[in-house]
Amino acid sequence: MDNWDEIKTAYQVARMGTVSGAAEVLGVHHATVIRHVDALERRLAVKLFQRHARGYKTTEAGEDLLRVAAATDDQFSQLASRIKGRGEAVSGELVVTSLMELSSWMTPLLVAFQKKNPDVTVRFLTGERLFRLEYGEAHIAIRAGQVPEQPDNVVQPFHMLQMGLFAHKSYIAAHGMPSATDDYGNHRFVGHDDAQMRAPFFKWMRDMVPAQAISFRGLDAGGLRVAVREGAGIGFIELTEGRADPDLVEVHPHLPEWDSTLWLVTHVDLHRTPKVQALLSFLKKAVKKEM
Amino acid sequence: MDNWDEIKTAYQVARMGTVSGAAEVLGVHHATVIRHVDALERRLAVKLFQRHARGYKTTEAGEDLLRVAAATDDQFSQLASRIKGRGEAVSGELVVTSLMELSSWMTPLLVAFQKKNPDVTVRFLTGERLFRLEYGEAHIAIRAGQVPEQPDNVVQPFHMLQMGLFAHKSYIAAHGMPSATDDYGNHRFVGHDDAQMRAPFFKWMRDMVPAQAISFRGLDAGGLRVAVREGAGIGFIELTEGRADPDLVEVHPHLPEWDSTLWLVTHVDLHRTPKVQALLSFLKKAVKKEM
DNA sequence: GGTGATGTGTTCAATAATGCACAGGCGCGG
DNA sequence: CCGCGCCTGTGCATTATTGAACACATCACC
Repeated sequence: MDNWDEIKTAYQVARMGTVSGAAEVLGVHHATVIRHVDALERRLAVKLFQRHARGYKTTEAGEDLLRVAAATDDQFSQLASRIKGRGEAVSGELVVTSLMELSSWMTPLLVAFQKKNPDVTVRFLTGERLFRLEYGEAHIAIRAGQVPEQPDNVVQPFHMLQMGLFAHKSYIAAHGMPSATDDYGNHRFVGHDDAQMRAPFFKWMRDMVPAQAISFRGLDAGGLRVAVREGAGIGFIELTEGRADPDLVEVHPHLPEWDSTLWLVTHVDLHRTPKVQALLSFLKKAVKKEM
Repeated sequence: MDNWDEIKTAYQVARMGTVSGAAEVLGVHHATVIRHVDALERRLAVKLFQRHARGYKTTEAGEDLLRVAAATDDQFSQLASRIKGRGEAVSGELVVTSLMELSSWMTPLLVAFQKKNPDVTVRFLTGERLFRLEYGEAHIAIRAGQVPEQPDNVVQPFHMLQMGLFAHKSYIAAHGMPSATDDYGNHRFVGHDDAQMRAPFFKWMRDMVPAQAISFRGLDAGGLRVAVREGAGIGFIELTEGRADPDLVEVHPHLPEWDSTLWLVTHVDLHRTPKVQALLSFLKKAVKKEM
């Protein structure tokens, strides 16, 4: 039973009772309708209609087809309205991925979005491997660093993530402020365990601080931040966050080279959907307000 | 949601996961598949798939379409096998129509056919008006007299309905045998009340028998036969039936002009269906055996 | 890192589907 | 009884759909 369009045509003939009426409903020439019905009957080897000059009348087989096709027509129009409806509504799953390091920073934003759009289920995927947009693993990815230039991806600048070098005042009370960069060897630092980390501020730290001075290391950005707050040593914390916290002391003036740009990346196919657009605009607005 | 074929195409893409796979299943070129999907997505204004060099992956809308279309595919293939199956099976309704006058003669045949094919429901329509084949009111019509020459109708000779002029022996005992045709005025006849009746033997009776001699008249052929049997008068009864009955006396030698031919008439569109063919061959065989 | 297999996507020629015009049948109303 | 409207049905020109060929991307495997 290939050629569903012929079934659709035959359905309208059965419904209307005339070829001309069906042709008008379908928006085609009545000759086309006749040919469709003829072809369908020839393939099924069964007469669906009894022809006479005043119209077509269904046989039993035609009645059967009428019932099935009517149900199908209904199903399809429901499907169409569901799909189009979904196009406009912000609901269903919304999958966001980012490097694990950004997790603590992204999560509050996503929670706020979810609260504002209760119909969406936000899935925030972070992990060792990069979740890839081109496989449909996520709707939106937050990437850091250089402009990702994959084809099929829509990239927008999201936020300038500015970091500052902070220490808890309890640490300063115990070890004092580093006098200068070359004094760093005498201090304790909180840093990332993975030397491959390409984040510019970690790179800076690896360059400026002797390895043995980085006495607390971890793989989770959130964990490192907590470590700094607990007085484990000097480490990077987001600039605005650190300056807002009276218990944190800015150890070194902010350097532009610490900054890394965050990019919002979406797949072309999903970029225009309202759901994705909703999150994108929400995130951009939230970030603008924050600054 | 017009263009059901595009849905069918998209369904196969969703099922297979690749355009090429879907194209192979559908037996078309993969370019066609791409065009169908593109057209469908453009009309729905929704991406059904995420494109990738290694294949297509369904979005949520695509998943929805997959579910609905899978159900449809199932429905359609069931419909096809039902229709094809019905084409071969002798079942369902079988509508036969004839003049009311033939009712008593046809009924035993139809009952026998129904017993032989328990799956069919025989509807035997007789009435004042002619039930017409071209409107699908009946599958088979039994017509008497001259060859019906309507277009779109398949006509086959069915049976030579031979009538004889009989009287019950109780009538003969009371009134004696008519000596000759001109003695008919002194006898009592059983005839049809409707002077328009075109059956040749009724015509002959109207010509040969004075009107006042036809003292028992009715509209129902079966009733008239019973009247003859009850000794109401001389009347026409089917030749073989009358001769087989020892209580009936043949009053006049059989005349060929009394005979009327019965025709089996079917509509072209239904003539080749096994169900119709089954009844046709059954009727013809039954009539041949009877003679 | 290179190579073959697999799959997407686009162009242009071939083909099949469509629309148009016209013929013919049927029924209705004057 | 005849004309008129509505419907089916068919040959022909046109249009749109399809298929073949090619370019390119990706992945698995060596």
